[in-house]
Amino acid sequence: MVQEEFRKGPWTEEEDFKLVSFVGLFGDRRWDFIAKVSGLNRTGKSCRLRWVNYLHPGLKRGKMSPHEERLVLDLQSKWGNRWSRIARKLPGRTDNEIKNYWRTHMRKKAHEKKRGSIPSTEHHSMDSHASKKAGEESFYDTGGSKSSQVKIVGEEHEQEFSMDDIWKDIDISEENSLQQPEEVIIPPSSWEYNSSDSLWVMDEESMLFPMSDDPYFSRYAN
DNA sequence: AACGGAAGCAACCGCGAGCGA
DNA sequence: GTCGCTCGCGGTTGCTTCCGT
Repeated sequence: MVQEEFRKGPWTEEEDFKLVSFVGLFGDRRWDFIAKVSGLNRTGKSCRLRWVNYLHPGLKRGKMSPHEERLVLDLQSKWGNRWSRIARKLPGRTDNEIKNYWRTHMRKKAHEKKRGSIPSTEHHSMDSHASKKAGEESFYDTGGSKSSQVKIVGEEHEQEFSMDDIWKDIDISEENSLQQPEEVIIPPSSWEYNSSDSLWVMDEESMLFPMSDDPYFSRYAN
């Protein structure tokens, strides 16, 4: 079986354009099929990811509003790391984006905590330097843990803390400052979310011409 | 201006759920 | 009932950009 090599890494404009065209033709479901017929030398998985996280016309780009930030924190404390679920409450934001935001937020948090000097008594330090001392490697360093568990090496034994434990620890301080978050849902704009199907449902027109009103695609327009 | 570290972001990987044959 | 395939999700990685020194 001559397993063909799939392309990896950053997408080119040409690839984006192809993908958008074929999604316009066949819809955003059958990714393996789209990957094949489009001639993109990518996996269906890769195509889907690119579409969902970057090319989808309903995506908002740019910085999160304070309102969105609050919502993320609130929902994360309610649901944990159910990023796709959280993303559904933030139209135009992807799970990946939210996940990234959250990581960044936690990193900042850890930093502030460190500066605010919470000494050793508070469970285990989130401080990257401290955990570096302990485990050689900080799970905060560049994109997180190598595994989802953090080892804190004690004098005679190793203790393992799941990420959940750590998040919980942070959540407590988070919730204190958050007080009681009201149930806020941003109303969908020109497109609607349909929870039972794909992330977003576009009207037929934008399905056929996905790039028509998206600034990103305007450069393809001529 | 150069450098290093932190932050931001796009993309990949592995696993599990769902579904049809 | 099971097997294989596809898709979606969460975690992780690595590159780029930003910012302080």
